[in-house]
Amino acid sequence: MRDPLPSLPGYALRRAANATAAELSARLGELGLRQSDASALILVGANAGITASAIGRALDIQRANMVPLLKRLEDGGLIERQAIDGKSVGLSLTSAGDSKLAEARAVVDRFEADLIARIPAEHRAHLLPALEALWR
Amino acid sequence: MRDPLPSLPGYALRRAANATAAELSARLGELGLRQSDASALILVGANAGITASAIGRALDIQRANMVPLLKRLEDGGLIERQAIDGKSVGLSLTSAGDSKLAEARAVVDRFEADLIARIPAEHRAHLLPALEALWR
DNA sequence: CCAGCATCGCTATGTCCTATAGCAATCTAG
DNA sequence: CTAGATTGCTATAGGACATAGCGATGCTGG
Repeated sequence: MRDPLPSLPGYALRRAANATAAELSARLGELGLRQSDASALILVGANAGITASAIGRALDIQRANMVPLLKRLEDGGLIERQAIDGKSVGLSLTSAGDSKLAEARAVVDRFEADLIARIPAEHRAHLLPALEALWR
Repeated sequence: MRDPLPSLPGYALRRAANATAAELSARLGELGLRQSDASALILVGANAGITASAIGRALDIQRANMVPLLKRLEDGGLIERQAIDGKSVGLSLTSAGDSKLAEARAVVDRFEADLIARIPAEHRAHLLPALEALWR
């Protein structure tokens, strides 16, 4: 069958992203986390007291969509909220969140290492800069 | 704010795919097509008489999800079905589908060219092989 | 000082893409 | 000829994402 699609970088980008995302989701699923959960967790871990809005801006997640995400993390006992003023709420990890973050980081690091390992050596160094040029 | 995420290839892959997919969707939207519609259209155009199942296998779309996709294309007068035997149905482009495919191809080609143009020259040749290693 | 605007967190809703389970009909291989 | 695979389909669910709007609060410039 003729299939002209795989030779298109944009198409390959979609397929590669889907394939790898599915794999990461599966691995994070064993921790009870989604990708967005894990990235939010990482961000809170690196920036105690950060607000929901700030996370949303960093991860390109609408404020509206942060609500159920943070609710999940809070219901899971991973983060807690302290009012900064009457409007903003600072987020920080609970101790459970801290250890969950460590597990998540291990999974992510392993995943990233596996990704890189799959790429032929001569192309490896070029992937990140090329991708960054596409979204930053 | 500390944000360790952008340095991860897997994360950059997701972000780049999202950003570029949104752009392509917008451009194809002006033709009344979705990404999946366009890729199916391309495949039918390159393989007259192909079956829904075969398209699904090539594009990694479940048979169940091909149904509304093909219904859209058929309702739009872009494809038509002829029974191959009592079970399989061959798909081919109508003349309207043919010209719509030409428009879609133009949009896609333009999009791909824009993508590549955004990548620094020294990284360009490495993107496609690196991506292919991640999903094929 | 305070009025107007921006921001915060949130509800409600809709779309798109994908996934699973199951079904009747048909094809195919041993 | 029967058993298993395949085809196209229904129904349903979930995840990711987007928009519109709301009440409340914070900030800032006249």
